[in-house]
Amino acid sequence: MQNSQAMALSAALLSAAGELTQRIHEGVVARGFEGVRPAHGFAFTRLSRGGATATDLAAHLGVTKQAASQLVDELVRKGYAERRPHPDDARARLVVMTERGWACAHAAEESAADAVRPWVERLGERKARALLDQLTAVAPDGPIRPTW
Amino acid sequence: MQNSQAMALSAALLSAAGELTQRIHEGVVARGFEGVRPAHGFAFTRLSRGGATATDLAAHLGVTKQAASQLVDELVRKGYAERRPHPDDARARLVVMTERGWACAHAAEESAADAVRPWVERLGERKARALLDQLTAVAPDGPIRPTW
DNA sequence: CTATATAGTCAGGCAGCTTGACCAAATCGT
DNA sequence: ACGATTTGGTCAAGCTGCCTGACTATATAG
Repeated sequence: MQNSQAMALSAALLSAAGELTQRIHEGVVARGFEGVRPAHGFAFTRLSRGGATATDLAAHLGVTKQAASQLVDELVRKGYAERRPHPDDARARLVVMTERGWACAHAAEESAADAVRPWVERLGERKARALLDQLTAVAPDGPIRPTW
Repeated sequence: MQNSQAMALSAALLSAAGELTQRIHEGVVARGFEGVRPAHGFAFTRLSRGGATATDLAAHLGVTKQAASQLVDELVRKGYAERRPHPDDARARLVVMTERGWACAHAAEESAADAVRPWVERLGERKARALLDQLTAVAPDGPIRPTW
């Protein structure tokens, strides 16, 4: 693969990721969840598996723990999450999603399905799945970097 | 395709885009170009086709013209680009890349190739090309959104 | 030849992140 | 068992990159 193609791949990846994020976000807002940002959605994907600490979130989002803590503040203030004492560690606080948090995460999934649908229609089910498979093969579990 | 898979696709896309951007940037810095950010690289891809106005860049990057103008200031100050009077429009300024700008863009291409190489090795040449084709099919020419 | 649109700049503000310093609880080493 | 180090979290201050709003100068339309 030539240099220019590598560059094209990067650009396509970025453009696709940006557009998808944008559309998902719009869909979430349209479903009545105001005041949320994409970064909150990325936090939900981590919180939805039994909660997480602020430090966990920081690693998952690729930011400092202070930034993650601020983000949790915001989620709590807006009613999407709450802090509980951590069962095993008196220093830590376990952040868990509220009912409203789950509703928002669900809305995000619906919105994501809406955003991806035109892609599936254009590529066909088989190629769309291949795209997903190939992407998950190359980008398994690095931190989500909502900004650069 | 189910909702959760759409979400997985989005997450994989974001993670891949973030990692790739990060690696390309590191490669560019390693080649001796300090003080550049990924957004500058995205600007180069637009400037490299005969130059562009600040407003063109704004549209390409998905930011306001003021932000684009600031970015051009930075590129000029660091020696990567220069402003020239626009041949057809006395209001406008044509931003073109300097010699150093071209060198930096070239370094970015090399770096992109390095960053993509492990993916090609993991997927194989054929699937890697399929990935590129499918991505360019779904995300043709939307604005690059370096931040959200 | 006025009226509107467009390219660019100047000024001010702010959201989201960073670094640095600190406290309290957990873990390690001896 | 106990001091030393690590780890989870907070507070405070500051900065970067972007935004909105207001403005000038040139181009384009009616």
